[in-house]
Amino acid sequence: MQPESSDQMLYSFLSGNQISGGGLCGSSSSTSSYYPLAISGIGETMAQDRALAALRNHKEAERRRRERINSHLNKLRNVLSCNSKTDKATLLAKVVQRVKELKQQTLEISESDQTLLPSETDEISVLHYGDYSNDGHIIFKASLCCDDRSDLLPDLMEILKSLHMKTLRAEMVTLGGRTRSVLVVAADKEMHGVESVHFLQNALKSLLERSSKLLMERSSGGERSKRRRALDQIIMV
Amino acid sequence: MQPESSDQMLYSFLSGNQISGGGLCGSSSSTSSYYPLAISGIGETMAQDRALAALRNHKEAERRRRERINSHLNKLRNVLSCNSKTDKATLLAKVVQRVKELKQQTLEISESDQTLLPSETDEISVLHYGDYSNDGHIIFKASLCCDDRSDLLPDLMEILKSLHMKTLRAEMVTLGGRTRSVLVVAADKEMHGVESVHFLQNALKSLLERSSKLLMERSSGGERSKRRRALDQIIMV
DNA sequence: TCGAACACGTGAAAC
DNA sequence: TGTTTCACGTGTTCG
Repeated sequence: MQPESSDQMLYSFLSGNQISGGGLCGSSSSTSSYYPLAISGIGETMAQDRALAALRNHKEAERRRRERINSHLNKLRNVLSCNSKTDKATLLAKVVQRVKELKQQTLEISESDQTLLPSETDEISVLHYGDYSNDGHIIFKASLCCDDRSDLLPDLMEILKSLHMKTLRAEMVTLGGRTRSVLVVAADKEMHGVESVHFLQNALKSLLERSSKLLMERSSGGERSKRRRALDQIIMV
Repeated sequence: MQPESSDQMLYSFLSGNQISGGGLCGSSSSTSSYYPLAISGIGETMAQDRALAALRNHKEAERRRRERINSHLNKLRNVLSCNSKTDKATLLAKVVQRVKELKQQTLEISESDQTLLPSETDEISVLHYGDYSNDGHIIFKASLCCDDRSDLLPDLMEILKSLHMKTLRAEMVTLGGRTRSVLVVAADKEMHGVESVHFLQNALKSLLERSSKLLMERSSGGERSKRRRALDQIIMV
């Protein structure tokens, strides 16, 4: 039932007889723990019993510790959908990689969410995003943040058409009477170089100026359009 | 320089002398590996040397393995910004929890992204989202997916105004000539009950039908507006 | 036979 | 004090 008890008795005797250094199986390099060495006597059994019990407690505690660690390792194998026979080291390496990936991912997403929400100040940015050299296109990412108005998106489209740019992707978020649009546009290389970034920037600036003009007209006593009034309903959450 | 070599010689002798069971310090429960037991002779040193070399290789390999594992554990301590004295077990438990959290988080985000992207089929959904009982408002989340047209958002605002609903938050994504709008709107409780969900649904339906009508008019030879043509530039990435 | 990976029991140190 | 955690060297198994 307890195959290790006899071995431990045996080991205990060995340890008492000072065989194999400090009592450790192999290496040791220990200095202390020279046992009292009561070779035979009545007190010996008591001391041996105490030591034996301590040793067994220690052994079982260590076993429980190993079980705890391995249990968590198995959980990690599950969440990473790893084979149950993947190395501990390999598994941990994958875990490190996965955690880093997930952290980076959520960081990027939260950042992109932040940039997508409208801010309180007017903003224009046009970035050179990349080239599709094979089909002769330059990609820009344009971002525009300003007061909301109903004709903003159509005006934006007109601008892009006049510049012979194609809209690959468009997102618009409206919040609290403000709006932010992010557009990914492709410009024809035969028509534009990278410097056409400035064309787009100037066009967006004129768009902002037009918005300001409209707002001033409206605020100077002119009747506000139904659309504008509808947009006024947008309030902060 | 090699403090363990003497111990290993010692152990080797012990093992050769069959002390402590199968050669393991404690437990064993082994069956095989009863060594040839050439107590003394010329062949003994060769066998001992071989065994010694094997044992040393084994020991060093095991040390390298431990170093690999602990190295990865330390990396995990860094990415989790844990104290360097956190338990292996506790650390691994935290890692499991963190990975699960991050997976859930990215899942939720990607799901919300999915619902935000336009689909190929027209869709309307209005959900009762919650109540702000203290200020007498019911919150709805309305989602609309259809072909893109420039007057969609203003029309939407008109509908909400006619229903005396306030837009708390509006998002619109346009992609490939399709658009999806998600609106969070607040309805006055004194004016509407929860059943006003149907008002909103019907209004959105009429919006969709109006879009279809416009499209049919356009496709039946009528001149397409500049805006519509501008929107045609939106292509899939 | 050899190497890689694991569980085990131990000594030592921290608290 | 005893309890807990770690590193170590070992025996064992698998490819």
